Amino acid sequence: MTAKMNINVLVQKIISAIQAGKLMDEQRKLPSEPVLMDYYQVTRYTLRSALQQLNTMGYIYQVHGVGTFVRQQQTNESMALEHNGGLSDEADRVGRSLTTDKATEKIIPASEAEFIPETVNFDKDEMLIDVTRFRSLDGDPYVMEHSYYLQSVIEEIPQSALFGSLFHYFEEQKSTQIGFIDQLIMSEPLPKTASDFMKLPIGSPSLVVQDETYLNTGQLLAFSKQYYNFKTAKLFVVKKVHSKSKR
Amino acid sequence: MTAKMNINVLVQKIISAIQAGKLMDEQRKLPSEPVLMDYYQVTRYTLRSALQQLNTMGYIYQVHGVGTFVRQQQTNESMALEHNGGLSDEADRVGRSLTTDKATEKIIPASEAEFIPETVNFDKDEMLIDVTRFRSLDGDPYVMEHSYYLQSVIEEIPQSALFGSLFHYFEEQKSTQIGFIDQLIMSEPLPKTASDFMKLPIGSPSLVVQDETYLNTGQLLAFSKQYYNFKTAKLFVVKKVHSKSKR
DNA sequence: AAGTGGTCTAGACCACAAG
DNA sequence: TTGTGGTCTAGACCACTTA
Repeated sequence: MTAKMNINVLVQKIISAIQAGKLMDEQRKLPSEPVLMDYYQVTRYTLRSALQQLNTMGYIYQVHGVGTFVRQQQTNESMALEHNGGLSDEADRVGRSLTTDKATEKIIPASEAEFIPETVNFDKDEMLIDVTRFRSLDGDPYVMEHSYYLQSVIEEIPQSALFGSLFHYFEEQKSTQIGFIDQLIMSEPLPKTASDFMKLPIGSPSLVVQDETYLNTGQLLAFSKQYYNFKTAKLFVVKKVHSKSKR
Repeated sequence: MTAKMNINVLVQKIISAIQAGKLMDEQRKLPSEPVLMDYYQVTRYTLRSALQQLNTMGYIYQVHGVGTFVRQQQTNESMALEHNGGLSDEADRVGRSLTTDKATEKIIPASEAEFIPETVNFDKDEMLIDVTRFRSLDGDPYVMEHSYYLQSVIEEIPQSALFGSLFHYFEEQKSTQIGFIDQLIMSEPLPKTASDFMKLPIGSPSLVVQDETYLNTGQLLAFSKQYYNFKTAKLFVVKKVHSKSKR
């Protein structure tokens, strides 16, 4: 039996092959597309879909008329913003460990939330699950995460999920598949609760990611604000530039 | 004569149609793919490539088995990190104006640079064009940008480009087509030169984007550090989640 | 001229949601 | 069952780089 081939599997295969050093030559160049198609027994569409994902992830880049190249691995000091999974998955990917030191959970009406999304209007009586988590990376205070989950969408959050990966908890349930997350990145002075946790002076800088998580149905699931330790937190993004054809 | 159709043109056509309100219904739903294929006279590949770009830009989302929907426009308080162009283009897109108030340019050896990329090694004698720009958004101090350009790649930078769009200056020259940009996002206390410009106390928080710009050949063109005004700067990213097929 | 990646066509089957 | 988007195949031609 041959394993079922699809894009996600192919992406993983190529990553493994690259990491094992089996695929690229001394100039970090991969075999040409026809060769890879033959090797993995897929069509060009499937291959290029996989390469596109690897491109987005910052693993490779392609040069028209020349070839496909493996990028130098970016530093593991930073966490990729566009990883595919939760923050703890991304920590794993770069060989680090994210743990939840403390978590609190309570239920409040939307009118009592400290912040709400600017773009989404919902009933002020909507009940929210108010979750705050204090999380460490390799044992060092890393981020305070303050989230509100719509109780109408996710009835309850078990304690076990609070201390593990909330992302996985949602993904495991068929009714709460995450589709996309809007992220607003800014800098603010660190609030007191977070500065206590991080043992930083009040008013220290803080990297803040405010996000809104939507299901694959477009339904808002949650919104949150994450305060990162400015001394250690770095987020990584690769931006691709598509040159215009109309010049 | 019919206009030549391609993905970039199609993307623009769809955006225009959406903004004119001609394409979506009351539920913000677009016509199905077969209908759009017929309407724009393209195949599914071309159509879906365009929809994929719109998805990445945060304009639309697709729901399996249901349809394609237009997203509520995100606030124009923020600048999209993954825009396609320079910062001034992105300002234009959200209806704001980015101007350069002051710019300095000098040539130094790499050994005298205040910072260099962690992942790239180059000769310490490499000559760099050291550019600092103070830029305002709608008249308010917005960002201090400190960049180093490799003189071996871009011989010189005209004063006119310094006060306009450096991005366009590079894109206009065939030998310096930008391919991708690595961006590291963090928070740091504002340095003095920037705090003077922004009229903020020294030590205020600051949103910092450290980036490395590469040509489409993979050659490093420049690296820079941008200090944003924490009171006004917000960066926007949409993260797509691809659910795994291996569950 | 040869080889590379970029775009595009035409068609098929699968997975999911809703009636 | 129908209609939607998601994946995949097979093949073609174009644009770019290098020799």
